[in-house]
Amino acid sequence: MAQRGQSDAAGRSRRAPAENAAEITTPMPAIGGNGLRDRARAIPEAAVARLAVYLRVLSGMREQGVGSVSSEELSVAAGVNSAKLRKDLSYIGSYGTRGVGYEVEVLVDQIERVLGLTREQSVAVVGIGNLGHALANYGGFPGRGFPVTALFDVDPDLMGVPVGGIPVAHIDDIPSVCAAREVTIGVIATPPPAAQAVCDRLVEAGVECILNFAPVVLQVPETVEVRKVDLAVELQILSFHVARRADHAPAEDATPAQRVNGVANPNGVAVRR
Amino acid sequence: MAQRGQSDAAGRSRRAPAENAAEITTPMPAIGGNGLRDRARAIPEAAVARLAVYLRVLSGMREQGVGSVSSEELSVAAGVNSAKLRKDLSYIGSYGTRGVGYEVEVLVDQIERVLGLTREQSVAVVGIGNLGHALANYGGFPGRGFPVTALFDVDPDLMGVPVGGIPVAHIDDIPSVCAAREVTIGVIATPPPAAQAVCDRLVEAGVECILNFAPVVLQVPETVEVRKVDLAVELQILSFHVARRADHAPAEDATPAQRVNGVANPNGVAVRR
DNA sequence: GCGACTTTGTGCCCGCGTTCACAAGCAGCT
DNA sequence: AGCTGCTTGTGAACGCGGGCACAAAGTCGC
Ligand SMILES: NC(=O)c1ccc[n+]([C@@H]2O[C@H](COP(=O)([O-])OP(=O)(O)OC[C@H]3O[C@@H](n4cnc5c(N)ncnc54)[C@H](O)[C@@H]3O)[C@@H](O)[C@H]2O)c1
Ligand SMILES: NC(=O)c1ccc[n+]([C@@H]2O[C@H](COP(=O)([O-])OP(=O)(O)OC[C@H]3O[C@@H](n4cnc5c(N)ncnc54)[C@H](O)[C@@H]3O)[C@@H](O)[C@H]2O)c1
Repeated sequence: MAQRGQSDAAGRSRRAPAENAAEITTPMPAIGGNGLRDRARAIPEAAVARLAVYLRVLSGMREQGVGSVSSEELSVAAGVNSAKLRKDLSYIGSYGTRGVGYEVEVLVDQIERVLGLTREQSVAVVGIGNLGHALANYGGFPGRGFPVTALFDVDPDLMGVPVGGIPVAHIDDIPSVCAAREVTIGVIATPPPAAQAVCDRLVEAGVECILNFAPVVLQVPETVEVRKVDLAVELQILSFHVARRADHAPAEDATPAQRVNGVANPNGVAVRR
Repeated sequence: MAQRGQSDAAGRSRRAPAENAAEITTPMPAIGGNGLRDRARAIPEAAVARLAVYLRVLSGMREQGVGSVSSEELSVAAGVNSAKLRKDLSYIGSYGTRGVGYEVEVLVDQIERVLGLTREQSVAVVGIGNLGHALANYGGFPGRGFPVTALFDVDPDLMGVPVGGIPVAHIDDIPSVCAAREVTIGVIATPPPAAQAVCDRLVEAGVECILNFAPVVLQVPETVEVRKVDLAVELQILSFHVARRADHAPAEDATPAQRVNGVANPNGVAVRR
């Protein structure tokens, strides 16, 4: 989301337009000389997403024994502009050494701190179907600080069946299980019609962050953070580009594929024609 | 709902440096009096993502026999601001009737046209593991104009095995199979180390749109459009919000969960605290 | 110890996307 | 026909994020 911030539904008690800002505003009441520890917090959401990417790249570097990196190197590896990278890093503090670069170890620690990864975020997956199975079996989450600790479904045949090492529980147990395992993030992978009800249950259970794979617009209290992953929308966006290309450059020159590889695609994002 | 996805992607996520413009610029060489048919094309990518959402909502309405909607109704259902919705729709033309609203049927047709859904987009999935299986078995894509017509992997045990009705082929067959089945979109669901190589093969095979699930930054020619879905990043963004909440409002008042349900969350997007 | 070089951190500008607010336009009623 | 009321479509303002370019700051060599 990139996706970026959004607006409020019309008709509603229109909340302050200020809220709309993608800015994660937290001016911090200018507490006296509390020192640098909790400096100004106002990290754009887009920057947070990139920080996660930097973290992944940095983790890889650390594993390969790389001790330090310059903003230039890191930006290339992460597929972004180096100035943007430096600005992103500046949001979390000044941990670089001018003339030298950044210490990988330090950067990893700091980004993890800002992203709240120092504390493990326990994840619950609801809807253990095709997608739920894939998520539960995926080994990449625990290693990144997101242990999947609870699975829920309504299918009687799934009850108690271990998936990825964790037995599936009934959604009626969401409150108790989520509380017991301190679930902080709920993932919804149920059919669309069940999504809102499941969401409500998770919210009632105290889960304040939800990742939704069902193609529906969820209604949640203001205190809850929702992100959605809509694969059909992703495909449609790609389709849009195919369409544009097609009717915009109808007569392409002969060679159907003259590659220009080597050209960096900034951040894995679409590059225009 | 919105939320970038990735937005934008945030986000979407997720731009190119120079080509960073989210604008899908296409000034249209001002072709003579070609009429309204292909009017000015300059639909912001963010708007395209939302159009896909409107389309889903509208399709649902059509199935329920709804004949027409006002921008207000539709915007609530889609979780966006009504003014934004109208502007988004205005990018594709003027199909509303002032004082009345929009005809559902017309809107569906027009959005499908703009998104290039009048032509089916054949999809190929590479890497038939946990995620690949889920994607191949998912029944929601064909119905939306995205038939999955080819599956590839390197695992000998998978060769020829049908998944979701389609036999898995070897990645060496990517060129021939993609050409034969007119694949326009390639989905990468391989382990990260294999992603770039697979991507290169798809590109060589003429696939110009790629949806990447592997957490790596892909290098592609300018002609190729890449979108990435990084679930770990999504979780980390959610984690960031947990962290902010935690150390920003350390002393919450007693009640651990006083819900405020009923309050619409505009677009399923994060609502600040 | 001093100068030259390198890289960070950021002030500033620019441009896109979001939002407001209203004129334009259409339907239906009188 | 004319008037009323409603909803669309959009001009204009605003604000955020992106990128440039440079001053600050630290390192390294001599
Ligand atoms: N599989 C994919 O590749 C894919 C792609 C895009 C979107 N999605 C979306 O993800 C969601 C899951 O997809 P899937 O393919 O895994 O579906 P699925 O049908 O394979 O699995 C759904 C699971 O949810 C369970 N379920 C049903 N009602 C429930 C409820 N009220 N509470 C808890 N669990 C319930 C079912 O028992 C089943 O196990 C759907 O909303 C789908 O639209 C999936
Ligand atoms: N499963 C998830 O929920 C999940 C979540 C986040 C990210 N991902 C990412 O998605 C990708 C796939 O995940 P997964 O869980 O399905 O992995 P997986 O290991 O289950 O499946 C990977 C598949 O790719 C195949 N493969 C390996 N090398 C290949 C190559 N060179 N060409 C073609 N196929 C090849 C393997 O044979 C295997 O079938 C990974 O990059 C993973 O990081 C998965």
